[in-house]
Amino acid sequence: MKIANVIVDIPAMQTDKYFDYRIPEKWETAIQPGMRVIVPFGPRTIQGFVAGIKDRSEVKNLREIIAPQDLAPVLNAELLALGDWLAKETLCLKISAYQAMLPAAMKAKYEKRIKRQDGGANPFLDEVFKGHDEISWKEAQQKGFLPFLQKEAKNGSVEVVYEVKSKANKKTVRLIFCPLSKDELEKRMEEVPKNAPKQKQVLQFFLENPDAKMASPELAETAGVSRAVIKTLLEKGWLEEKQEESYRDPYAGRQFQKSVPHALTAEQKQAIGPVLSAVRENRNETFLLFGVTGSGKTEIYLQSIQEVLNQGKEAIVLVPEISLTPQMVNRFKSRFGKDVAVLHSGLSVGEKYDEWRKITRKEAKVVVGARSAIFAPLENLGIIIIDEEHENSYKQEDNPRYHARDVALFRSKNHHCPVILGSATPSLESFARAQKGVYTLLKMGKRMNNHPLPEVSIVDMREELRAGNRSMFSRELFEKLKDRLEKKQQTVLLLNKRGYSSFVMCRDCGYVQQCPNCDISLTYHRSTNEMKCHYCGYETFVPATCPECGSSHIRYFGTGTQKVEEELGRLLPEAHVIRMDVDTTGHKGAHERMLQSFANGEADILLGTQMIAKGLDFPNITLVGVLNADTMLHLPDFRASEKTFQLLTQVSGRAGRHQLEGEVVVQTYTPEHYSIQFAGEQDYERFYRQEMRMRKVGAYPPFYYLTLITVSHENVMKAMSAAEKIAGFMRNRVSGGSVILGPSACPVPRVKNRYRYQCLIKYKREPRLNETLSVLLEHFQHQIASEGLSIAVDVNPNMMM
DNA sequence: CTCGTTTGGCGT
DNA sequence: CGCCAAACGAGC
Repeated sequence: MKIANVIVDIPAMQTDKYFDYRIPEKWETAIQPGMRVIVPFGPRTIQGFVAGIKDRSEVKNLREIIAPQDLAPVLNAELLALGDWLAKETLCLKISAYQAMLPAAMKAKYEKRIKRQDGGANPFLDEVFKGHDEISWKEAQQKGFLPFLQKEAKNGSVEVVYEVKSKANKKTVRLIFCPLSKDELEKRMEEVPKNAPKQKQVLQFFLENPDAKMASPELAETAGVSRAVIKTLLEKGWLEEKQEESYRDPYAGRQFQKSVPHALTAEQKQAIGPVLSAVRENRNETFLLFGVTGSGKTEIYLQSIQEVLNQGKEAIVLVPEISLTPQMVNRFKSRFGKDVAVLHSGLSVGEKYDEWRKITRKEAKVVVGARSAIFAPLENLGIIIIDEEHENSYKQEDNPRYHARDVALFRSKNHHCPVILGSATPSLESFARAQKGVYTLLKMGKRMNNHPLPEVSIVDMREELRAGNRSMFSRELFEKLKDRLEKKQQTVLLLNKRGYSSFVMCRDCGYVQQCPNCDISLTYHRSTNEMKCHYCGYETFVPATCPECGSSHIRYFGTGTQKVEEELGRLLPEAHVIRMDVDTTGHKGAHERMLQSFANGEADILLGTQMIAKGLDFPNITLVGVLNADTMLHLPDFRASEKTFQLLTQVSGRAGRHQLEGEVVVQTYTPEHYSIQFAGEQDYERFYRQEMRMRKVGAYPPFYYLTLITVSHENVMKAMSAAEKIAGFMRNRVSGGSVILGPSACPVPRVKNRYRYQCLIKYKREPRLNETLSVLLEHFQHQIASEGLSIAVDVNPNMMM
């Protein structure tokens, strides 16, 4: 008898363990580890993952697996092990880890229905069921039948049935084909009535193309007949149709011009050499490709992948979500064509599922995608590439709180393959590792066009104010803007919105509208004319008068892109401006269309937030303006300087990438800050040394590791006392070299009406930390379950909010 | 004593 | 997570 170890689809600590189920004999060969199965669980029927199969079990009275949900495992052995590792490393539940590795379409949907079992004997049930023999639980509840039906369930005249559905639905198409042989077809040609020449036309088509198989509208068009003709032939049985699975191809109907490998510059050749040899020798080596903006990192990626494909292996390329632009995708699609699968958040659930299936069927060899693409089920990985390695978005901010870079390193060990981490502004952690020789540093300091990096001018906005310029454009930036307009060259304007947003303030009493559930100001949204909370989604109208003092001098403050656009319209009415932010890129494809029209030269100025800082590569951009460089410097985050430096360097890199040289103007209120100074000089290594000194003094990464524990509860006192107990618990269990800060209130002390306290652990070496944290969670399990306490553990947090 | 509502422990 | 049964308290 075979027994399956099953991880059930219930995200709770108590159920985060293997449950044993008997495998029915008929499924004995069919059910394999990594498959989803449907199992009975208490009174319910739920989904589970088979994690392993064994011959005996300690548990008596085992129940049986109801049915497998897959024909083949959806998680292979490597991914199952990866899931277990993830659960251990990030302290998440196994079920959450497994689900994170699969497309959302595979998550189960549950339905509960009530089934009539009395055979029509009970007249009272007629009213409920109205001729059907089942109704949904929801309907019964809405109509108030539940109390009555629950009574009936006791005597067995009705039964509750649970159903597990897979969200995934494969899209199918009906294809028409001709089942007849050539001879038969010719015979039928004679039988066609004289007044039906169109039918003859179709048969003629199949005579010429006996193996043709196509959708009916398509066939109608090629044969030059109407759909009705085909229908008649189907009825006669001369043609048949069959269902065939099809993929939703998000890039269908688009032409990708075939690109060929470019000749590499001397610098590129030097950088790619070690990568190619690691690929050929199946060496698990991590490269940090440190190349200035415009130095041609992408071509290195493409040619490394080509080598991997030549070896008969596969590749994963991770790209930050916001730079997963059509431009980027095009470069891969045009080099590798149909071998590329693309995974990003713009795809529908079904589209993602289809791309995933393409990978499992080995129809795609190169996977390009955002963070979660690191879980692509490739079985013969030859390289993993992480572009813009320093990007925040590689860390998932909710469970499982994994970093794609860590997953990449883990998988590369399984596959004995190299990893390339590419960036013009590497994270301090990675650069430090390269310095220590853990990673191999590959440096490209020159741009491909041999131009110097653009000249950066830093403008002190306090000076501007003193000189009487109260506009948001400094005199220098304004002059340059006018100059580019005359020369018909393009400008990118960045409005740094991080840590800064539009809010409503009363000019008489200073009242700022706050969210009633969270300790945070509401943000003004012009498009809907509403005030919105970014933490809980609370929405309200903009007050006409101040709720505090009744004054009508209440208006919104803060610089939004809309406001910049208005001012541009006033100062430079002849300029065509494209504005890109969350408000204007709402619908699918809007982002793409806007970039395309900018590329076509339909606008002079591209104005936007962070989303325009990366990946843009247009020849005609010769000016980049940063309107407010320092807003994020004041965020309560030890990485604030690093983030500022990275943003400024990245956006500067948008200028002068091709023939024309570029210029950058950075406006700031703190021009003396080192991250702005070094960004101005485009000197990463000096910034690195300075920032490393700061981190050392502050005992922050990469000198120390961090783990953040966040405690929340509806009640302030409960939250605080639990946080104190947790801090005490941890203090008793960490080694002498480690530091525990807090507990202290979180930077946003209340979210969704829950009070939040945090506790930060800093450590150099704490090999048993994860175990201790598991014990902690277990210890507080009771309070978590019954008192509504919540404890979130974030190992290597990115943000401290 | 009988309702309806809350709570705690369980699931192979 | 969602279930069931036990515990509880209000109303008669």
